Amino acid sequence: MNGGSYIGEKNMLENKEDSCQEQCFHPEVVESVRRDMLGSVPADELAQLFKVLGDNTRIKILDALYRSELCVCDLTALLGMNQSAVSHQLRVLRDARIVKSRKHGKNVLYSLDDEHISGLVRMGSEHVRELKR
Amino acid sequence: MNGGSYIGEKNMLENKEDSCQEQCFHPEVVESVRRDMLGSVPADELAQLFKVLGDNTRIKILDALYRSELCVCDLTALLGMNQSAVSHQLRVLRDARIVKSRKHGKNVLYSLDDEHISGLVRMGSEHVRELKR
DNA sequence: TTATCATATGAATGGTGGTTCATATATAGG
DNA sequence: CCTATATATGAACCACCATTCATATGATAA
Repeated sequence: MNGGSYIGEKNMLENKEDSCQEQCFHPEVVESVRRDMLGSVPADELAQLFKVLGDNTRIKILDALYRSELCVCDLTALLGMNQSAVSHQLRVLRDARIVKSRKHGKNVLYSLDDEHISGLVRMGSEHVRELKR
Repeated sequence: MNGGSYIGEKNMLENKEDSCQEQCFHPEVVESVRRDMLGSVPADELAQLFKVLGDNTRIKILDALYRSELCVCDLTALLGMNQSAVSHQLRVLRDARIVKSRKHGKNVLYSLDDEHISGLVRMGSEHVRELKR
């Protein structure tokens, strides 16, 4: 019942020599925590989500799309950067299913795909704002 | 009233030739969005927060600390990785004021510093979980 | 079709960051 | 004091990634 934990593929027992496992401060808590962590979402995927949000350009794009649906051209002008760079980042956001797109003539209009994302951005903003006080 | 926007230091006007600003799909919306974005938190700091959360090891650490206060030794055993790596990541989390530490004999006990963070992790987990359905 | 505009994409590059190794600091016990 | 243990830190290495440049695809208009 201790196999298949999502917290790393390596066998924990290998580290008995290198770590301070024998004299560990409270190993019973470690076991308890280890059991609880099994029910959660795989850390890899969660980290991947935050990784996508952890970029200047992408945050600006999301901040803009939170206000309005916009085409690539608009975003390029808004961010004052290369059109190619914007397209590349939009691809990252689209692959992560954070934004969606639809064609409109020659343009492609982007918008937020999920309302969870704006919630995350809002909650993150609150955190940053409170840290500065 | 258009200077000092946090969305990039470069002057937007430089890109008039390279971008499609003249034939832009809806430039009036761009201006509107640009005004709204000024009131928000600087994108840099928000992206920085998500960047800190966007790492496998750090997410696992936060997932563990959400359950219990733990020393470095416990975390090292729990994650099955190098003690140095864990300490380095704890430093990143501490610098971002996401975790806090207190000494207890030879050990240093870590815990979550802010309840906002667990909210972010929980909301992110929900998002990931819903994407898989 | 041809020309032009909007967007996407592949390759190359420069910078950033996570891990490891070695070592330093700090604390408790003898 | 000295030893052992727990944690922190600096340097080096490697991998990943954001941007740029060049170019390709797609769509509209003449």
